Amino acid sequence: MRLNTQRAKWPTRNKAVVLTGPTAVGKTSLTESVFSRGFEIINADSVQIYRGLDIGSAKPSPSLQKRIPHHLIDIRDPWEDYSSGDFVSDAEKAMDEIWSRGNIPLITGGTMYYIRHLVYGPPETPKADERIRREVHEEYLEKGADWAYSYLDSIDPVSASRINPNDIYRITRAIEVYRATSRPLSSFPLSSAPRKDIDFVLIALMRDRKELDERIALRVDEMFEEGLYDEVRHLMDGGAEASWPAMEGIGYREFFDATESGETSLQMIRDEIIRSSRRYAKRQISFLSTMDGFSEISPSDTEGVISLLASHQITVHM
RNA sequence: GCCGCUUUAGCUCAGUUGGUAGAGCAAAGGACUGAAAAUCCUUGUGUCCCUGGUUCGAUUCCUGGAGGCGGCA
Repeated sequence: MRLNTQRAKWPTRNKAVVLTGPTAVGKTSLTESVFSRGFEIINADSVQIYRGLDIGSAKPSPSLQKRIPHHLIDIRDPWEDYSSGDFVSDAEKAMDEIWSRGNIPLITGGTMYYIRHLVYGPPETPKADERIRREVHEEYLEKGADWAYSYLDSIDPVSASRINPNDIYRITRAIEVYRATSRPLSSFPLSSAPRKDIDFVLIALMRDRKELDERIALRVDEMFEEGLYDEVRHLMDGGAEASWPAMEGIGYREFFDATESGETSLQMIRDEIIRSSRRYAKRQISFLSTMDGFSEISPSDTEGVISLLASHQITVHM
């Protein structure tokens, strides 16, 4: 609160760098080669949030974490919930702290939904209420998807027209918002441009798809070499279940799927992880393309990154 | 060597009582209002193994051949 007031009094807006891009594009190695003193990293990756998921989530190495302070890594246990709203408030808090030290926040990660809400400003919709969510879900199980969709259509026709009748995930969320607030989800305004209170440098790292696919396969193999199997074993021995939020992560859920279907060949699991990662990368690229204000840069173009930073009066000490 | 089954989309397979074909998975593209590494949408021309025959017309029936699987030797 106090920091926000102080910030508003300063003549220039606080700066923050956002570095994103699809999985395996090379965000971490660019970070390592360009950023050092004066920056603190805020993680924007929905799996690196979790303790105990290190190899499969491609968490930054201990040495990098030692060299540059990191925030929002290892802040939840794998069975705990986390959401884009949590991320935005946590990230805002971390940014205030970083600015108060005279440093610049470097927000980096591939969870586009988190990044969108941070950069565009979060919607005012309420956090999921566990009780209402379960209630709506049970009602859906009992009465079916057709009921859920026509019920949504009766309370919030605008959302119903935007949501596909098969997208039960969004249908139940829209119903849940109505139950919690007595307002249709579509009545909550949605920002369509980056917020103005922060001077963001928006960097989107991009590569040729073929090259990216190759890097993904290589990285998955590296994960196995680094002990992904043991990491998952350890989580499972510790009681991890497929239903835990963290176990949705690519590189983890494939092991649960395999045990469930009786297919236990590591080769098959590896191939599946590669496929999931490639599909994920595609969705990330697609999401990224809907966000304005990002400069697309090749990960090898460190000069380009540096001059983009310079155009915002940010200098890096290499 | 003989007998049976089989050969259709990148993969697994449906199907056409003869009028040139369709699902799942994969792939490609897209959406995204506090679960987002989630959830959802759109997109299917392929010598229907080859050859000859019957037929107005064959991927579908018949002859011969080739590959695969199984059984008997």
